[in-house]
Amino acid sequence: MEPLRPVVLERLIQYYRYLFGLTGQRSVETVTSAQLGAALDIDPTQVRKDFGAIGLVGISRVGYEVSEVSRAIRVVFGFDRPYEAILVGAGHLGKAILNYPGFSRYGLEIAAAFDNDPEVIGTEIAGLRVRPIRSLKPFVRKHAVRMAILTTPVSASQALADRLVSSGVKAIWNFSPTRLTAPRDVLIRNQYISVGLAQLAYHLNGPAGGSPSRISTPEKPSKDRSPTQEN
Amino acid sequence: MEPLRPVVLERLIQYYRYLFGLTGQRSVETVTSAQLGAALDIDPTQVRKDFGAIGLVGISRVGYEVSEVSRAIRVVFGFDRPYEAILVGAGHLGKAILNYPGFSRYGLEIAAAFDNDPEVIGTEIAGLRVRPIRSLKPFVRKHAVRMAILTTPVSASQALADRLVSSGVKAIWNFSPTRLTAPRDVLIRNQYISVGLAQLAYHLNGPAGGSPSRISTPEKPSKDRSPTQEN
DNA sequence: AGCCCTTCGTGAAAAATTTCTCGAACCCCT
DNA sequence: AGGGGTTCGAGAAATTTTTCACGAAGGGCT
Repeated sequence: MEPLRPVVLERLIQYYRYLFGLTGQRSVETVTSAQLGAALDIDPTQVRKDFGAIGLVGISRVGYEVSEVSRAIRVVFGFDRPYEAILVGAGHLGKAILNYPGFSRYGLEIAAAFDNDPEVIGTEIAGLRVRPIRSLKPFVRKHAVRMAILTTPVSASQALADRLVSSGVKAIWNFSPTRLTAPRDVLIRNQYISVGLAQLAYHLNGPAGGSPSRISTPEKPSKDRSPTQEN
Repeated sequence: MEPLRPVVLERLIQYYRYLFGLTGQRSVETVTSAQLGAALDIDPTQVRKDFGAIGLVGISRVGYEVSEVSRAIRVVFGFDRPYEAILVGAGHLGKAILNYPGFSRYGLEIAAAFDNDPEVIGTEIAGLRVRPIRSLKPFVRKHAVRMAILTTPVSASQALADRLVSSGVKAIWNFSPTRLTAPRDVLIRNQYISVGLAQLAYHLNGPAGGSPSRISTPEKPSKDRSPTQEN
């Protein structure tokens, strides 16, 4: 099966998130493409095609089995094989991410947090003791960590990214508002939230003012709770 | 001029962010579409079309004037006419957002923060005293606030969104991992960051493993510094 | 057991987006 | 002042993504 296009991945995550709300209420064991489409504002045909693309087959007059859809999506993304990641930069945002409880649904487990501020090193955040940057490489090597979450100031990002790469990390989720560069075999995902802000601003203050509404992060979706979270 | 499509808005923000890095170094007064394209991995033709769409004209053998491009983008989004927003939910993420210093580039000014936790109310975050939810409506009315940033637990999001709407807010930047509903004239921007995580996971753990790399928030982009930020 | 009505699966059509090709503009250099 | 090489601007082509239209499958009801 050829790799799924980003657009498809994005929709799959939307479906996945929507299903969370369903599994809560037992007795709901199936969903129809029409139901998903109406809830997420996606054409039902599109839903069926996406499902078909990951090998899901529905039942004619019934729809798709919730548990099966959920499982299929988990498999596609590899959420069923939990992976460890480390977080670099225990500032405000880093703290917020460490405290976000919803990542397990995406197979992510944050194994350690690093920072270079002596004031912060040694403190405990969300049950994790913050380690000095110095110990980053040994840790990554020892635990064979492949993913890193970067929540550092722009000024330090690239240098730390390089360091992560040389330590063996293969994927970086970058939250600092800078475009990072890395070798081809390392995946960088720049998480620029200002895109969302800009879209709101455009509709609110821009030229013509109001036009279509309801926009979602093409790229950025998730799930959870407790004063302040992510997704 | 008909409204710009979301894809275009997204690229414009990418250009805007890229230009930040340029204005630092004086002597750089122009950019070419080729330069922008190479840096952001966007086809040069696309860059020119986007610029043309917002009325920018380049100079033949030179390119575009950095300051003019920047100004044009600010005008399109309305960043040149600062607007006030309030933040609801002063948890970890809310705190991180309040401390993020880069929003002014996008015209955003956070005027107040609200929470319903007695422990938090009254404390000061990033120079802002946290107010009780009770005072939300009066504040919005009095200051004619049109935008709200929602960083509350999923369980409270919809109720608060409704409250914001009834108070007169016209745009909600939702960080809780739930799809919110609101009247048609209210814009909701769901900021789901898990999309980014999922894309990384897919390339890392998914089916075929490695394929193309370097992905950015469609949705989603921004700029800044200090241990922990956003964009 | 048979009919009806939903819902899937698909191929074709439509729309949107990106990429290609080129002519024209025009700064720089000699 | 003229030649050259670079960069824009635009129309056309290619590609991707979304939407439409329908046949087929298969529960549920009488």
